Amino acid sequence: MESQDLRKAGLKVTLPRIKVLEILESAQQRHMSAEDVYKALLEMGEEIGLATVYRVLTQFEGAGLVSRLSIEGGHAVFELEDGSHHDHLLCVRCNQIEEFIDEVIEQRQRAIAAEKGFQMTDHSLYIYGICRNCQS
Amino acid sequence: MESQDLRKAGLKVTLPRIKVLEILESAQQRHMSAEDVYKALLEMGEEIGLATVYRVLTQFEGAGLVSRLSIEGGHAVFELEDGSHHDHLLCVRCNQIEEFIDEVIEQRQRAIAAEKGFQMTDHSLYIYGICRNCQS
DNA sequence: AATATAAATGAAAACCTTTCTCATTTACAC
DNA sequence: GTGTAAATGAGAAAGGTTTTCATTTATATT
Repeated sequence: MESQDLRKAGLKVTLPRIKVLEILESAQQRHMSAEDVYKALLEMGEEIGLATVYRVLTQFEGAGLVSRLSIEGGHAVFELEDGSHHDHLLCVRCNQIEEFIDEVIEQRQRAIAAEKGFQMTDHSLYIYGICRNCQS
Repeated sequence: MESQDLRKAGLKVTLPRIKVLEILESAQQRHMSAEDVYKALLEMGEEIGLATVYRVLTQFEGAGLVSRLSIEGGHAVFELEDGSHHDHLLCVRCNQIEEFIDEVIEQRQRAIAAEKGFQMTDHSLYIYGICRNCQS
């Protein structure tokens, strides 16, 4: 029942929003660009404009329903927010994305922010590399 | 004697390259976007095209003279390469950038990449927050 | 159930940073 | 000095994202 999530987020329940949420929840890939979502909608037979996809994703981000990753190379990808913070490993060959959490790193980051007098609001850590499959 | 640095890097010694290097070395801000460099050149009375600034910065990056930081929000900033790897703390209010190194984090990153079967090529860590000055 | 109103949408244009094209100029090797 | 490959400038193009504005839609109100 996606409508509930939308309502809870203070967003009107509209077809584009329902469909985008559906895509994100049922997609085989957890990380999708706006373009990916747009194409998935088309395949689903929904004629929703790309501008609307961008708007909806941005609103979802504001509402805490998704997070935006600003990958190197310009375009952003989105993932459903599940409450668990994590960082990312990106394959520079196949663009596959893996997630990881490391409490030691988290802790060190907090310590560094404190040390420098920063009130930390966020952080982003990307490890770039060649994944197992692409090393052959 | 910037010409030496350029020659060593295998780059022809041209006015745009000398001037861009001069800007980077003498700038009050260590982190500059292509646009920043371009404007500084104009103020200096040098009529160097923006496209050239981009080209020169990209070549400098290739030559190891500067590093490119891909800050969230689209545009890149460059810093003179001094051989020391480091990560960055960014103030979300005033955009000031501080640098830090943490060997524990570096180590954990290597360990995580290895664990996931990734051959690490690079990594980027940004801590976002409000700096001491902006907290008042 | 009908209506009013503010919000959401679609399509296309605008934006912004960065890259490319191509004719012209320049640095450097000979 | 001269030739040649490389570098430059100006503007066009690219690519992802946002904005504009007229039209449609969801929801609160009668």
